[in-house]
Amino acid sequence: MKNTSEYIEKLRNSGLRPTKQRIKICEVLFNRPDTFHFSINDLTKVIKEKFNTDIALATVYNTIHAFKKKGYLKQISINSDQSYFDTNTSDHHHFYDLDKNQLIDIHGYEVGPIKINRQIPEKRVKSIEVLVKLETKK
Amino acid sequence: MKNTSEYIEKLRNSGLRPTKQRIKICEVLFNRPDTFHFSINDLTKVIKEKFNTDIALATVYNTIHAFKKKGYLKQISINSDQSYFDTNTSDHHHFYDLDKNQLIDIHGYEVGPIKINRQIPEKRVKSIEVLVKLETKK
DNA sequence: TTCCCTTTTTAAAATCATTCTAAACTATTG
DNA sequence: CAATAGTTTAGAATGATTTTAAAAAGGGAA
Repeated sequence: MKNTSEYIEKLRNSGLRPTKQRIKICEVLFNRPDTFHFSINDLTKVIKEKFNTDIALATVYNTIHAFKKKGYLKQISINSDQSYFDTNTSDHHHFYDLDKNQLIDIHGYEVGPIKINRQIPEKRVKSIEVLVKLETKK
Repeated sequence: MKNTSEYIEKLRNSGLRPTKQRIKICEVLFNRPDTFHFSINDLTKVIKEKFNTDIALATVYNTIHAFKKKGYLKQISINSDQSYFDTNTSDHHHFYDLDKNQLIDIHGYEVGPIKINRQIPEKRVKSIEVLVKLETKK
């Protein structure tokens, strides 16, 4: 169980005012043992359940975008219906369970080196992301 | 320059009636030397320019979904603002140019074998997709 | 503490991609 | 050619996300 003051400091250090709303969102996002894959919708629901208060949707969007810009969240592209975010901001990859519609992190060390035998002039590789789609064995 | 009758046959063979609209969409999508990465928006614009006629947006959506279901198109996930599609339906990967916002195909043979050292019980790998994000060298 | 300025939150409206609907139209088959 | 099943269409509906403008809250200075 993490301490609220930790989030207050984190926010202050990023130049974000530690408002009640942002602290609550931090508690939902970062006070957990494993990583959290979520849509804004998911997050809003969890906030409501956990604190029995509403935070305006616009605030949730603002905060998530601010956190993303600060590097506390990563945005993931699986399908284009909704945006998904990941509290694991390290270099890693994903399994995507097509049946359950669920994401599972694959750590960098679980994947062998990826060799791309092609260069694009003037360009440099910024990141490499692997998405492994899974179906149920029959 | 491909022949219209080729598309008519292709459509018929798939159980899709070869309507004027679908044939036009085929001409835009498949009558080109290289693969085409597009959003519905892009496609609609090209149709308008090429034929000087409008096809109803709903028809474009319907057709693209039908083609996707038949395996003539692949859907790509890069960002979640819009859906993107690819006329290259073979197993392949992508560069994504972050500055130009542009996709480039990476063929399967340009990528070394990808080793995932992790199994998920009851699940089988359906596909592996690599997204290489590029930034400009400075 | 109080004042002031700036940032943030908020509800509601606006926007944008996508899907739905129901009516008009068209390809196909007999 | 007539019947019918599949298609197209405009416009409405939906849903995610962004914008707006006003109210509220944080933080520094006095």
